[in-house]
Amino acid sequence: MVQSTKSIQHSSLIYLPELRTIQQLLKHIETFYHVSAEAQQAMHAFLEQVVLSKNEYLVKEGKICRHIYFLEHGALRGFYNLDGKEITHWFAFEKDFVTSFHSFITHQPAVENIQLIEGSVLWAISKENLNCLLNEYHDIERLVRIAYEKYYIRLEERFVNAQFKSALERYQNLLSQTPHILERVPLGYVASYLGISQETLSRVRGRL
Amino acid sequence: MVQSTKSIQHSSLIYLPELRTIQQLLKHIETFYHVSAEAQQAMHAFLEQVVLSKNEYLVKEGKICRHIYFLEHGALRGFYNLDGKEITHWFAFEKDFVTSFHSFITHQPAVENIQLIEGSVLWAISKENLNCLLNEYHDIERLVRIAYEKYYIRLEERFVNAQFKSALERYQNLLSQTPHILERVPLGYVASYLGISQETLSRVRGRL
DNA sequence: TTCTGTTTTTGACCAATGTCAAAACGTAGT
DNA sequence: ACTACGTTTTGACATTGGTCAAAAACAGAA
Repeated sequence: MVQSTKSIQHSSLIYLPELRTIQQLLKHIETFYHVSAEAQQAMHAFLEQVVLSKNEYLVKEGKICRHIYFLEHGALRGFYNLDGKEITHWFAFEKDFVTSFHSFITHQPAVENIQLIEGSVLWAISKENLNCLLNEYHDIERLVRIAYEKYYIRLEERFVNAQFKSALERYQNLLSQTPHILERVPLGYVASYLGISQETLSRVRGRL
Repeated sequence: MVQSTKSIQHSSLIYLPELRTIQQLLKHIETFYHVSAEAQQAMHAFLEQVVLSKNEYLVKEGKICRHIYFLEHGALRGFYNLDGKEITHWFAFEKDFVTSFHSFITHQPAVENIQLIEGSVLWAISKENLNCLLNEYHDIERLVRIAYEKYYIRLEERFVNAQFKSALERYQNLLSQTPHILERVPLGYVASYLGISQETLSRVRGRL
């Protein structure tokens, strides 16, 4: 098994071999593409459980992100620093795949941080091991391709929202599309996520 | 090279078998992944040339977009209508892959239009035929997967720009990253693309 | 050239949102 | 219940960018 403590550089990673069960992950991917039992086995062999607690970091800016993660339960945020302010640009919850994408793909240092909003359980696979799977199993390559399609469409929607909608519209969108965010994330982070100031968010909420 | 007869109607696709040469496409994809000669042959067999002239539409909102296109030369824009205004949200130029992505993937009617900014030559492949290729050739599946990664990263950058940068910063970004847009696209479209009004764009340009 | 239609710029004004500072609120710990 | 801390709201003001209308610049056709 790979020693991922090195790449993540946190003393607080906890491995719980006795709890290893990737059923939720397998069940989730089954909802968008069926991979062979053999490929599932292979995935299983490469996945490592990662447990972190609130406020810890999964990825730190400046470091190369060498893993992709499946979030079994918990909540994360991705943020980067822009003239002294933290800009939160995404959240992740149960059943999301998570990584610092640009860094993971290009091997460049990450420009963003990924931090735990709640204590979380994740499954990690390294880039090298993922590449093994992609080489060996056409159906895993397809699974990834289809996953990318979903994530691309999600990002496209957020882009249009960001560029062309008012603060009020963005908030209403959030309310109707992803209300769970409001229940689990401090408003300061939500404001940043919506691309507005916390004060404006507060006022928008006030007049509904 | 290409005629522009009066017989071209706004929705007409013109096929010119005698001009079929997908060398540029093959050369382009070679820059990010090598596919076998056999797979190249298969792609070749499925591609159809499409020639359209300025202001014609490649995709119209409300219709399902069933093809993905490679733009050999020319320029396109994607736009949708929002309370009476046309919002241009992307441009495509030589060597870009183009489709109404959400529609193509989900088989829903397109919400956007794709219109020609210049007379263009494209290569089209239908969703069914692409699926044949994806089933038959693991290396084409990989090619697509890698292409998605590039496009995802590109969109991520645009998203961050859109959500968190000022009009001036966005324009300066455009100048340094994609100056060719300014040389080939009317400023009205560019303003929309940057998410600002044409007047603001004009003023921003004025004070540089 | 002149005419005509389109694109771009300019000006006056206004609405939306940001900034800074202070107050109010909530919650955990004692 | 009280304190201390972090989060959220409120108020006053500044700034950005949008809107509308008109003027100027530009391009193509006659």
